[in-house]
Amino acid sequence: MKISELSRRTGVPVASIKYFRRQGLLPAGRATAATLAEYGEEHAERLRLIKALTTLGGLSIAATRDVLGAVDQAHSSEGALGAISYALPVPVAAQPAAGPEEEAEAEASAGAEVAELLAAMEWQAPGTSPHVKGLTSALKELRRLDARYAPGELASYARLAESVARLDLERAAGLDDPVALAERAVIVLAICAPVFELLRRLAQEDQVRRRVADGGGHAVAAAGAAVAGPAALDAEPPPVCPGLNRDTPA
Amino acid sequence: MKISELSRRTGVPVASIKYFRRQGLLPAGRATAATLAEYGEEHAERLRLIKALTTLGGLSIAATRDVLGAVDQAHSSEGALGAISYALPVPVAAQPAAGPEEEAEAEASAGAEVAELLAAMEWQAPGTSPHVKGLTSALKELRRLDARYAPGELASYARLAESVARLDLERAAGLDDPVALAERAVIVLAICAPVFELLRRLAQEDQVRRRVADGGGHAVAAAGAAVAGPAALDAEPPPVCPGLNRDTPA
DNA sequence: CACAACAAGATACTGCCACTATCCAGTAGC
DNA sequence: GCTACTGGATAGTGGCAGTATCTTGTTGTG
Repeated sequence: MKISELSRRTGVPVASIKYFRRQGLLPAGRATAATLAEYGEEHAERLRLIKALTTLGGLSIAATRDVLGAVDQAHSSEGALGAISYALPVPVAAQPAAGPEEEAEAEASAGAEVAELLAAMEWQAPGTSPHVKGLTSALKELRRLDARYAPGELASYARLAESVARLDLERAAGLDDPVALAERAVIVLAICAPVFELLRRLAQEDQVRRRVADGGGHAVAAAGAAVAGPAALDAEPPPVCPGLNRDTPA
Repeated sequence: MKISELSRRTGVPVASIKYFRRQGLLPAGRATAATLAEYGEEHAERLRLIKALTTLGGLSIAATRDVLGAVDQAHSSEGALGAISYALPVPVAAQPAAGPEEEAEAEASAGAEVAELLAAMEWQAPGTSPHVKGLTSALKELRRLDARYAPGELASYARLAESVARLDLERAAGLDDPVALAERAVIVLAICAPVFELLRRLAQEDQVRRRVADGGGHAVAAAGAAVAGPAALDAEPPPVCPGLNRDTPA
Protein backbone atom coordinates (compact mmCIF):
# COMPACT_ATOMS: atom_id res chain seq x y z
CA MET A 1 0.00 0.00 0.00
CA LYS A 2 1.08 3.60 -0.44
CA ILE A 3 1.83 5.96 2.38
CA SER A 4 -1.50 7.72 2.10
CA GLU A 5 -3.36 4.48 2.64
CA LEU A 6 -1.08 3.54 5.51
CA SER A 7 -1.95 6.91 7.01
CA ARG A 8 -5.64 6.39 6.47
CA ARG A 9 -5.65 2.93 7.99
CA THR A 10 -3.69 3.83 11.09
CA GLY A 11 -4.96 7.35 11.64
CA VAL A 12 -1.41 8.67 11.75
CA PRO A 13 -0.75 11.72 9.55
CA VAL A 14 1.54 11.22 6.59
CA ALA A 15 3.99 13.78 7.92
CA SER A 16 4.24 11.89 11.20
CA ILE A 17 4.88 8.62 9.40
CA LYS A 18 7.72 10.27 7.57
CA TYR A 19 8.98 11.66 10.83
CA PHE A 20 8.98 8.25 12.49
CA ARG A 21 10.84 6.86 9.55
CA ARG A 22 13.47 9.56 9.81
CA GLN A 23 13.81 8.86 13.50
CA GLY A 24 14.45 5.21 12.85
CA LEU A 25 11.26 3.92 14.43
CA LEU A 26 9.74 2.63 11.23
CA PRO A 27 11.51 0.79 8.42
CA ALA A 28 11.27 2.33 4.99
CA GLY A 29 8.85 0.87 2.53
CA ARG A 30 10.03 -1.30 -0.31
CA ALA A 31 10.95 1.19 -3.02
CA THR A 32 9.38 0.43 -6.37
CA ALA A 33 10.67 3.57 -8.03
CA ALA A 34 12.61 6.67 -7.17
CA THR A 35 9.56 8.35 -5.71
CA LEU A 36 7.37 5.42 -4.83
CA ALA A 37 7.46 2.83 -2.10
CA GLU A 38 5.24 0.00 -1.06
CA TYR A 39 4.23 -0.47 2.59
CA GLY A 40 2.90 -3.66 4.07
CA GLU A 41 0.85 -4.85 6.98
CA GLU A 42 3.95 -4.97 9.16
CA HIS A 43 4.27 -1.21 8.81
CA ALA A 44 0.73 -0.69 10.04
CA GLU A 45 1.48 -3.04 12.93
CA ARG A 46 4.63 -1.17 13.78
CA LEU A 47 2.84 2.16 13.69
CA ARG A 48 0.24 0.89 16.15
CA LEU A 49 3.03 -0.23 18.44
CA ILE A 50 4.77 3.13 18.16
CA LYS A 51 1.61 5.02 18.99
CA ALA A 52 0.90 2.72 21.91
CA LEU A 53 4.38 3.16 23.33
CA THR A 54 4.40 6.93 22.98
CA THR A 55 0.86 7.71 24.09
CA LEU A 56 -0.03 4.93 26.52
CA GLY A 57 3.48 4.11 27.61
CA GLY A 58 4.48 7.74 27.71
CA LEU A 59 7.79 6.98 26.05
CA SER A 60 9.78 9.61 24.22
CA ILE A 61 10.78 9.09 20.62
CA ALA A 62 14.31 8.25 21.69
CA ALA A 63 13.14 5.70 24.26
CA THR A 64 10.77 4.21 21.73
CA ARG A 65 13.64 3.85 19.31
CA ASP A 66 15.70 2.02 21.90
CA VAL A 67 12.86 -0.31 22.79
CA LEU A 68 12.00 -1.07 19.20
CA GLY A 69 15.68 -1.64 18.53
CA ALA A 70 15.66 -4.22 21.28
CA VAL A 71 12.58 -5.81 19.75
CA ASP A 72 14.36 -6.04 16.43
CA GLN A 73 17.27 -7.78 18.11
CA ALA A 74 14.88 -10.66 18.71
CA HIS A 75 14.95 -11.37 15.00
CA SER A 76 18.65 -12.08 15.01
CA SER A 77 20.03 -12.56 18.48
CA GLU A 78 18.66 -14.95 21.04
CA GLY A 79 18.03 -12.43 23.81
CA ALA A 80 15.47 -9.68 23.81
CA LEU A 81 13.46 -9.58 27.00
CA GLY A 82 16.42 -8.35 28.98
CA ALA A 83 17.35 -5.72 26.43
CA ILE A 84 13.77 -4.52 26.27
CA SER A 85 13.51 -4.34 30.00
CA TYR A 86 16.71 -2.37 30.20
CA ALA A 87 15.75 -0.13 27.31
CA LEU A 88 12.50 0.97 28.92
CA PRO A 89 13.03 4.19 30.80
CA VAL A 90 13.22 4.06 34.54
CA PRO A 91 10.88 6.64 36.06
CA VAL A 92 13.43 8.01 38.44
CA ALA A 93 16.03 10.67 37.90
CA ALA A 94 18.99 11.50 40.06
CA GLN A 95 18.74 14.63 42.15
CA PRO A 96 21.42 17.22 42.61
CA ALA A 97 22.64 16.78 46.14
CA ALA A 98 22.29 19.49 48.72
CA GLY A 99 25.58 18.66 50.42
CA PRO A 100 28.35 16.39 49.28
CA GLU A 101 29.05 14.55 52.49
CA GLU A 102 25.47 13.84 53.50
CA GLU A 103 24.86 12.85 49.90
CA ALA A 104 27.48 10.14 50.10
CA GLU A 105 25.98 8.95 53.35
CA ALA A 106 22.48 8.79 51.85
CA GLU A 107 23.78 6.98 48.80
CA ALA A 108 25.51 4.38 50.91
CA SER A 109 22.60 3.67 53.18
CA ALA A 110 20.08 3.57 50.35
CA GLY A 111 22.39 1.19 48.53
CA ALA A 112 22.59 -0.99 51.60
CA GLU A 113 18.83 -1.00 51.85
CA VAL A 114 18.53 -2.21 48.27
CA ALA A 115 21.19 -4.87 48.76
CA GLU A 116 19.40 -6.06 51.86
CA LEU A 117 16.13 -6.29 49.98
CA LEU A 118 17.70 -8.24 47.14
CA ALA A 119 19.21 -10.65 49.62
CA ALA A 120 15.97 -11.06 51.54
CA MET A 121 13.99 -11.72 48.37
CA GLU A 122 16.76 -13.86 46.93
CA TRP A 123 16.64 -11.77 43.80
CA GLN A 124 19.62 -11.87 41.51
CA ALA A 125 20.44 -8.61 39.80
CA PRO A 126 23.74 -7.00 38.98
CA GLY A 127 24.55 -3.68 40.58
CA THR A 128 24.71 -2.28 37.08
CA SER A 129 21.04 -2.96 36.46
CA PRO A 130 19.17 0.29 35.83
CA HIS A 131 16.42 -1.00 38.09
CA VAL A 132 18.80 -1.38 40.99
CA LYS A 133 20.20 2.07 40.38
CA GLY A 134 16.74 3.57 40.02
CA LEU A 135 15.51 1.95 43.20
CA THR A 136 18.55 3.23 45.05
CA SER A 137 18.02 6.80 43.99
CA ALA A 138 14.30 6.60 44.70
CA LEU A 139 14.96 5.42 48.24
CA LYS A 140 17.53 8.16 48.62
CA GLU A 141 14.97 10.72 47.61
CA LEU A 142 12.33 9.33 49.96
CA ARG A 143 14.87 9.65 52.71
CA ARG A 144 15.38 13.29 51.85
CA LEU A 145 11.63 13.76 52.00
CA ASP A 146 11.56 12.10 55.37
CA ALA A 147 9.17 9.46 54.12
CA ARG A 148 11.25 6.34 54.00
CA TYR A 149 9.68 2.93 54.13
CA ALA A 150 9.33 1.36 57.56
CA PRO A 151 11.39 -1.78 58.09
CA GLY A 152 9.77 -4.67 56.27
CA GLU A 153 7.38 -2.47 54.32
CA LEU A 154 9.52 -2.50 51.25
CA ALA A 155 9.76 -6.26 51.48
CA SER A 156 5.98 -6.53 51.61
CA TYR A 157 5.73 -4.53 48.44
CA ALA A 158 8.48 -6.63 46.91
CA ARG A 159 6.57 -9.84 47.61
CA LEU A 160 3.54 -8.43 45.85
CA ALA A 161 5.71 -7.22 42.98
CA GLU A 162 7.02 -10.74 42.67
CA SER A 163 3.50 -12.07 42.31
CA VAL A 164 2.76 -9.48 39.68
CA ALA A 165 5.93 -10.39 37.83
CA ARG A 166 4.91 -14.02 37.92
CA LEU A 167 1.64 -13.12 36.26
CA ASP A 168 3.55 -11.06 33.71
CA LEU A 169 5.77 -13.97 32.82
CA GLU A 170 2.81 -16.29 32.52
CA ARG A 171 1.23 -13.93 30.07
CA ALA A 172 4.34 -14.12 27.94
CA ALA A 173 4.52 -17.90 28.10
CA GLY A 174 2.98 -19.88 25.31
CA LEU A 175 4.45 -17.66 22.65
CA ASP A 176 7.19 -19.46 20.83
CA ASP A 177 7.91 -17.05 18.04
CA PRO A 178 10.64 -14.75 19.38
CA VAL A 179 9.37 -11.76 17.45
CA ALA A 180 5.82 -12.15 18.70
CA LEU A 181 7.22 -12.71 22.17
CA ALA A 182 9.28 -9.55 21.98
CA GLU A 183 6.31 -7.48 20.90
CA ARG A 184 4.17 -9.00 23.60
CA ALA A 185 6.90 -8.29 26.12
CA VAL A 186 6.99 -4.64 25.13
CA ILE A 187 3.26 -4.37 25.55
CA VAL A 188 3.30 -6.12 28.91
CA LEU A 189 6.16 -4.03 30.20
CA ALA A 190 5.29 -0.64 28.80
CA ILE A 191 1.53 -0.61 28.69
CA CYS A 192 0.37 -2.96 31.38
CA ALA A 193 2.38 -1.08 33.96
CA PRO A 194 0.02 1.90 33.65
CA VAL A 195 -2.89 -0.51 33.78
CA PHE A 196 -1.71 -1.91 37.07
CA GLU A 197 -1.22 1.59 38.38
CA LEU A 198 -4.82 2.35 37.49
CA LEU A 199 -6.00 -0.80 39.25
CA ARG A 200 -4.06 0.26 42.30
CA ARG A 201 -5.64 3.69 42.27
CA LEU A 202 -9.09 2.20 41.85
CA ALA A 203 -8.46 -0.10 44.78
CA GLN A 204 -7.29 2.84 46.86
CA GLU A 205 -10.35 4.80 45.88
CA ASP A 206 -12.58 1.94 46.91
CA GLN A 207 -10.88 1.45 50.23
CA VAL A 208 -10.94 5.12 51.11
CA ARG A 209 -14.63 5.12 50.29
CA ARG A 210 -15.23 2.15 52.55
CA ARG A 211 -13.43 3.71 55.47
CA VAL A 212 -15.48 6.83 55.06
CA ALA A 213 -18.63 4.76 55.00
CA ASP A 214 -17.55 3.01 58.20
CA GLY A 215 -17.88 6.33 59.95
CA GLY A 216 -15.64 9.32 60.28
CA GLY A 217 -13.25 10.33 63.02
CA HIS A 218 -10.31 8.51 61.60
CA ALA A 219 -7.88 10.79 59.82
CA VAL A 220 -7.73 8.76 56.64
CA ALA A 221 -11.48 8.60 56.47
CA ALA A 222 -11.84 12.31 57.01
CA ALA A 223 -9.18 13.18 54.52
CA GLY A 224 -10.70 10.91 51.94
CA ALA A 225 -14.22 12.12 52.39
CA ALA A 226 -14.10 14.29 49.33
CA VAL A 227 -13.96 11.26 47.15
CA ALA A 228 -17.09 9.76 48.55
CA GLY A 229 -19.45 12.66 48.56
CA PRO A 230 -20.59 14.73 45.63
CA ALA A 231 -17.78 17.10 46.53
CA ALA A 232 -15.46 14.75 44.68
CA LEU A 233 -16.46 16.26 41.40
CA ASP A 234 -16.80 19.78 42.70
CA ALA A 235 -13.33 19.55 44.14
CA GLU A 236 -11.72 19.64 40.71
CA PRO A 237 -12.26 23.25 39.61
CA PRO A 238 -10.46 25.26 42.30
CA PRO A 239 -7.11 23.57 42.75
CA VAL A 240 -5.08 26.73 42.55
CA CYS A 241 -2.62 27.50 45.27
CA PRO A 242 -4.41 30.21 47.21
CA GLY A 243 -3.25 33.76 47.04
CA LEU A 244 -1.11 33.29 44.00
CA ASN A 245 -1.24 34.81 40.58
CA ARG A 246 -0.03 32.90 37.57
CA ASP A 247 1.56 33.56 34.25
CA THR A 248 -1.45 32.20 32.51
CA PRO A 249 -4.53 33.82 33.98
CA ALA A 250 -7.69 31.86 33.25
CA MET B 1 15.70 33.47 55.21
CA LYS B 2 16.22 35.22 51.91
CA ILE B 3 15.74 33.67 48.52
CA SER B 4 19.44 33.15 47.99
CA GLU B 5 19.70 31.09 51.13
CA LEU B 6 16.56 29.14 50.22
CA SER B 7 18.24 28.40 46.92
CA ARG B 8 21.47 27.35 48.58
CA ARG B 9 19.73 25.06 51.04
CA THR B 10 17.54 23.28 48.52
CA GLY B 11 19.88 23.29 45.55
CA VAL B 12 17.22 24.91 43.38
CA PRO B 13 18.40 27.93 41.37
CA VAL B 14 16.93 31.28 42.34
CA ALA B 15 15.43 31.75 38.88
CA SER B 16 13.63 28.44 39.22
CA ILE B 17 12.27 29.37 42.61
CA LYS B 18 10.86 32.53 41.10
CA TYR B 19 9.46 30.49 38.26
CA PHE B 20 7.70 28.09 40.61
CA ARG B 21 6.28 31.01 42.48
CA ARG B 22 4.93 32.52 39.28
CA GLN B 23 3.41 29.18 38.37
CA GLY B 24 1.60 29.04 41.68
CA LEU B 25 3.50 26.07 43.06
CA LEU B 26 5.17 27.96 45.84
CA PRO B 27 3.63 30.61 48.09
CA ALA B 28 5.31 33.97 48.13
CA GLY B 29 7.53 34.81 51.02
CA ARG B 30 6.37 37.16 53.75
CA ALA B 31 7.17 40.59 52.32
CA THR B 32 9.14 42.76 54.72
CA ALA B 33 9.61 45.58 52.23
CA ALA B 34 8.85 46.37 48.63
CA THR B 35 11.81 44.41 47.40
CA LEU B 36 12.42 42.03 50.24
CA ALA B 37 10.68 38.92 51.47
CA GLU B 38 11.30 36.38 54.18
CA TYR B 39 11.09 32.66 53.47
CA GLY B 40 10.64 29.94 56.04
CA GLU B 41 11.25 26.28 56.53
CA GLU B 42 7.90 25.49 54.95
CA HIS B 43 9.15 26.96 51.69
CA ALA B 44 12.16 24.67 51.70
CA GLU B 45 9.83 21.77 52.43
CA ARG B 46 7.57 22.72 49.59
CA LEU B 47 10.46 23.02 47.19
CA ARG B 48 11.61 19.52 48.06
CA LEU B 49 8.11 18.24 47.41
CA ILE B 50 7.96 20.07 44.08
CA LYS B 51 11.27 18.65 42.95
CA ALA B 52 10.24 15.18 44.04
CA LEU B 53 6.95 15.38 42.16
CA THR B 54 8.49 16.72 38.97
CA THR B 55 11.62 14.59 38.83
CA LEU B 56 10.68 11.35 40.56
CA GLY B 57 6.99 11.49 39.90
CA GLY B 58 7.51 12.80 36.39
CA LEU B 59 4.70 15.31 36.82
CA SER B 60 4.45 18.39 34.66
CA ILE B 61 4.31 21.82 36.23
CA ALA B 62 0.58 21.99 35.60
CA ALA B 63 -0.05 18.59 37.17
CA THR B 64 2.13 19.51 40.11
CA ARG B 65 0.09 22.65 40.60
CA ASP B 66 -3.13 20.66 40.64
CA VAL B 67 -1.75 18.16 43.10
CA LEU B 68 -0.34 20.79 45.42
CA GLY B 69 -3.62 22.63 45.17
CA ALA B 70 -5.34 19.50 46.39
CA VAL B 71 -2.83 19.24 49.21
CA ASP B 72 -3.62 22.79 50.23
CA GLN B 73 -7.29 21.94 50.34
CA ALA B 74 -6.45 19.71 53.27
CA HIS B 75 -5.82 22.82 55.32
CA SER B 76 -9.36 24.03 54.95
CA SER B 77 -11.69 21.37 53.67
CA GLU B 78 -12.05 17.94 55.14
CA GLY B 79 -11.26 15.95 52.03
CA ALA B 80 -7.93 15.71 50.31
CA LEU B 81 -6.98 12.15 49.51
CA GLY B 82 -9.63 11.86 46.88
CA ALA B 83 -8.79 15.19 45.31
CA ILE B 84 -5.11 14.29 45.25
CA SER B 85 -5.80 10.95 43.70
CA TYR B 86 -7.95 12.56 41.05
CA ALA B 87 -5.45 15.34 40.44
CA LEU B 88 -2.59 12.97 39.72
CA PRO B 89 -2.32 12.41 36.02
CA VAL B 90 -3.51 9.14 34.62
CA PRO B 91 -0.86 7.69 32.35
CA VAL B 92 -3.24 6.93 29.55
CA ALA B 93 -4.34 9.15 26.72
CA ALA B 94 -7.22 8.63 24.38
CA GLN B 95 -6.36 7.55 20.90
CA PRO B 96 -7.86 8.91 17.72
CA ALA B 97 -10.00 6.13 16.37
CA ALA B 98 -9.32 4.50 13.06
CA GLY B 99 -12.98 4.03 12.24
CA PRO B 100 -16.02 5.47 13.98
CA GLU B 101 -18.19 2.37 14.11
CA GLU B 102 -15.57 -0.08 15.32
CA GLU B 103 -14.46 2.58 17.77
CA ALA B 104 -17.88 2.66 19.38
CA GLU B 105 -17.88 -1.11 19.53
CA ALA B 106 -14.45 -1.19 21.19
CA GLU B 107 -15.50 1.52 23.64
CA ALA B 108 -18.59 -0.40 24.64
CA SER B 109 -16.89 -3.74 25.12
CA ALA B 110 -13.96 -2.22 27.02
CA GLY B 111 -16.44 -0.40 29.21
CA ALA B 112 -18.27 -3.63 29.85
CA GLU B 113 -15.02 -5.30 30.78
CA VAL B 114 -14.29 -2.59 33.32
CA ALA B 115 -17.79 -2.74 34.77
CA GLU B 116 -17.49 -6.49 35.08
CA LEU B 117 -14.18 -6.15 36.89
CA LEU B 118 -15.58 -3.57 39.30
CA ALA B 119 -18.50 -5.84 40.04
CA ALA B 120 -16.32 -8.89 40.53
CA MET B 121 -13.98 -7.03 42.87
CA GLU B 122 -16.88 -5.31 44.59
CA TRP B 123 -15.12 -2.02 44.00
CA GLN B 124 -17.16 1.12 44.20
CA ALA B 125 -16.20 3.83 41.78
CA PRO B 126 -18.27 6.29 39.78
CA GLY B 127 -18.13 6.10 36.03
CA THR B 128 -16.78 9.63 36.12
CA SER B 129 -13.64 8.56 37.95
CA PRO B 130 -10.56 9.30 35.83
CA HIS B 131 -9.24 5.91 36.82
CA VAL B 132 -12.26 4.16 35.38
CA LYS B 133 -11.98 6.18 32.22
CA GLY B 134 -8.26 5.57 31.96
CA LEU B 135 -8.67 1.86 32.45
CA THR B 136 -11.33 1.75 29.80
CA SER B 137 -9.20 3.46 27.21
CA ALA B 138 -6.19 1.35 28.11
CA LEU B 139 -8.18 -1.84 27.58
CA LYS B 140 -9.47 -0.42 24.35
CA GLU B 141 -5.96 0.19 23.16
CA LEU B 142 -4.80 -3.28 24.17
CA ARG B 143 -7.66 -4.64 22.13
CA ARG B 144 -6.46 -2.66 19.14
CA LEU B 145 -3.00 -4.12 19.66
CA ASP B 146 -4.51 -7.58 19.81
CA ALA B 147 -3.06 -8.13 23.27
CA ARG B 148 -6.08 -8.07 25.50
CA TYR B 149 -6.03 -9.76 28.87
CA ALA B 150 -7.21 -13.35 28.99
CA PRO B 151 -10.42 -13.89 30.99
CA GLY B 152 -9.61 -13.71 34.67
CA GLU B 153 -6.14 -12.29 34.16
CA LEU B 154 -7.21 -8.78 34.82
CA ALA B 155 -8.97 -9.93 37.98
CA SER B 156 -5.76 -11.58 39.16
CA TYR B 157 -3.93 -8.33 38.73
CA ALA B 158 -6.76 -6.51 40.44
CA ARG B 159 -6.50 -8.73 43.51
CA LEU B 160 -2.80 -7.97 43.74
CA ALA B 161 -3.49 -4.28 43.23
CA GLU B 162 -5.93 -4.46 46.10
CA SER B 163 -3.24 -5.87 48.35
CA VAL B 164 -0.88 -3.13 47.31
CA ALA B 165 -3.52 -0.51 47.99
CA ARG B 166 -4.07 -1.98 51.43
CA LEU B 167 -0.38 -1.54 52.15
CA ASP B 168 -0.58 2.01 50.83
CA LEU B 169 -3.44 2.84 53.14
CA GLU B 170 -1.62 1.33 56.08
CA ARG B 171 1.34 3.54 55.39
CA ALA B 172 -0.91 6.56 55.58
CA ALA B 173 -2.54 5.44 58.80
CA GLY B 174 -1.23 6.78 62.05
CA LEU B 175 -0.99 10.31 60.74
CA ASP B 176 -3.62 12.46 62.30
CA ASP B 177 -2.61 15.86 61.08
CA PRO B 178 -4.49 16.37 57.81
CA VAL B 179 -1.70 18.41 56.28
CA ALA B 180 0.95 15.83 57.07
CA LEU B 181 -1.42 13.16 55.82
CA ALA B 182 -1.96 14.99 52.57
CA GLU B 183 1.75 15.37 51.97
CA ARG B 184 2.35 11.74 52.82
CA ALA B 185 -0.45 10.76 50.48
CA VAL B 186 1.13 12.68 47.64
CA ILE B 187 4.41 10.93 48.21
CA VAL B 188 2.83 7.53 48.45
CA LEU B 189 0.75 8.05 45.35
CA ALA B 190 3.19 9.87 43.14
CA ILE B 191 6.56 8.52 44.14
CA CYS B 192 5.96 5.06 45.48
CA ALA B 193 4.23 4.07 42.26
CA PRO B 194 7.53 4.28 40.38
CA VAL B 195 9.14 2.38 43.23
CA PHE B 196 6.68 -0.45 42.84
CA GLU B 197 7.25 -0.45 39.13
CA LEU B 198 10.97 -0.84 39.77
CA LEU B 199 10.32 -3.72 42.14
CA ARG B 200 8.20 -5.37 39.51
CA ARG B 201 10.93 -5.02 36.92
CA LEU B 202 13.50 -6.37 39.34
CA ALA B 203 11.30 -9.37 40.03
CA GLN B 204 10.83 -9.92 36.32
CA GLU B 205 14.55 -9.69 35.80
CA ASP B 206 15.16 -12.26 38.50
CA GLN B 207 12.58 -14.67 37.16
CA VAL B 208 13.83 -14.45 33.61
CA ARG B 209 17.29 -15.14 34.94
CA ARG B 210 16.07 -18.19 36.80
CA ARG B 211 14.33 -19.63 33.79
CA VAL B 212 17.46 -19.21 31.78
CA ALA B 213 19.47 -20.94 34.48
CA ASP B 214 17.01 -23.82 34.44
CA GLY B 215 18.09 -24.57 30.92
CA GLY B 216 17.16 -23.16 27.54
CA GLY B 217 14.74 -24.37 24.95
CA HIS B 218 11.82 -22.49 26.39
CA ALA B 219 11.01 -19.37 24.42
CA VAL B 220 10.94 -17.05 27.39
CA ALA B 221 14.24 -18.39 28.62
CA ALA B 222 15.84 -18.01 25.23
CA ALA B 223 14.52 -14.53 24.70
CA GLY B 224 15.69 -13.46 28.11
CA ALA B 225 19.13 -14.94 27.81
CA ALA B 226 20.70 -11.60 27.08
CA VAL B 227 20.02 -10.44 30.57
CA ALA B 228 21.80 -13.33 32.22
CA GLY B 229 25.01 -13.52 30.28
CA PRO B 230 27.64 -10.84 29.87
CA ALA B 231 25.80 -9.90 26.69
CA ALA B 232 23.35 -8.02 28.86
CA LEU B 233 25.65 -5.06 29.03
CA ASP B 234 26.94 -5.39 25.50
CA ALA B 235 23.37 -5.42 24.27
CA GLU B 236 22.86 -1.76 25.08
CA PRO B 237 25.03 -0.05 22.44
CA PRO B 238 23.47 -1.14 19.11
CA PRO B 239 19.73 -0.65 19.55
CA VAL B 240 19.23 1.15 16.27
CA CYS B 241 16.59 -0.01 13.90
CA PRO B 242 18.61 -1.70 11.17
CA GLY B 243 19.01 -0.12 7.78
CA LEU B 244 17.78 3.26 8.85
CA ASN B 245 19.39 6.62 8.79
CA ARG B 246 18.44 9.21 11.36
CA ASP B 247 18.24 12.92 11.67
CA THR B 248 20.90 12.89 14.32
CA PRO B 249 23.82 10.86 13.06
CA ALA B 250 26.12 9.75 15.86
C1' DC C 1 25.59 59.71 53.16
C1' DA C 2 27.52 57.29 49.21
C1' DC C 3 27.91 53.09 47.23
C1' DA C 4 28.51 48.16 46.38
C1' DA C 5 25.81 44.08 46.91
C1' DC C 6 21.80 42.03 46.80
C1' DA C 7 16.40 41.37 46.53
C1' DA C 8 11.95 41.34 44.17
C1' DG C 9 9.15 41.33 40.19
C1' DA C 10 8.34 41.61 35.20
C1' DT C 11 9.63 40.37 30.76
C1' DA C 12 12.14 38.22 27.27
C1' DC C 13 14.91 34.69 25.74
C1' DT C 14 16.76 29.76 25.19
C1' DG C 15 16.84 24.85 24.23
C1' DC C 16 14.48 20.77 23.60
C1' DC C 17 10.91 17.99 21.77
C1' DA C 18 7.28 16.24 18.84
C1' DC C 19 5.43 17.11 15.30
C1' DT C 20 3.88 19.80 10.78
C1' DA C 21 4.32 22.46 6.47
C1' DT C 22 6.70 23.54 2.46
C1' DC C 23 9.43 22.59 -1.36
C1' DC C 24 11.41 19.81 -4.94
C1' DA C 25 11.96 16.43 -8.14
C1' DG C 26 9.98 12.18 -10.00
C1' DT C 27 6.36 8.87 -11.40
C1' DA C 28 1.33 6.96 -12.47
C1' DG C 29 -2.32 6.89 -15.01
C1' DC C 30 -5.57 8.96 -17.93
C1' DG D 1 1.01 16.18 -21.86
C1' DC D 2 -1.21 17.10 -17.71
C1' DT D 3 -2.74 16.54 -13.14
C1' DA D 4 -2.60 14.20 -8.86
C1' DC D 5 0.13 12.20 -5.99
C1' DT D 6 4.71 10.24 -4.07
C1' DG D 7 9.13 10.10 -1.45
C1' DG D 8 12.65 12.75 0.59
C1' DA D 9 14.86 16.88 2.47
C1' DT D 10 14.52 21.00 5.02
C1' DA D 11 12.58 24.44 7.64
C1' DG D 12 9.08 26.05 10.72
C1' DT D 13 5.60 25.73 14.82
C1' DG D 14 3.92 25.45 19.39
C1' DG D 15 4.36 23.97 23.98
C1' DC D 16 7.11 23.32 27.99
C1' DA D 17 10.57 24.12 31.53
C1' DG D 18 13.40 26.70 32.79
C1' DT D 19 17.12 30.81 32.49
C1' DA D 20 18.73 35.60 31.78
C1' DT D 21 18.16 40.31 31.84
C1' DC D 22 16.33 44.64 33.30
C1' DT D 23 14.30 47.89 36.50
C1' DT D 24 13.44 49.42 40.82
C1' DG D 25 14.11 49.34 45.53
C1' DT D 26 16.69 48.08 50.06
C1' DT D 27 20.52 46.97 53.12
C1' DG D 28 24.33 47.78 55.50
C1' DT D 29 29.25 49.12 55.67
C1' DG D 30 32.87 52.61 55.40
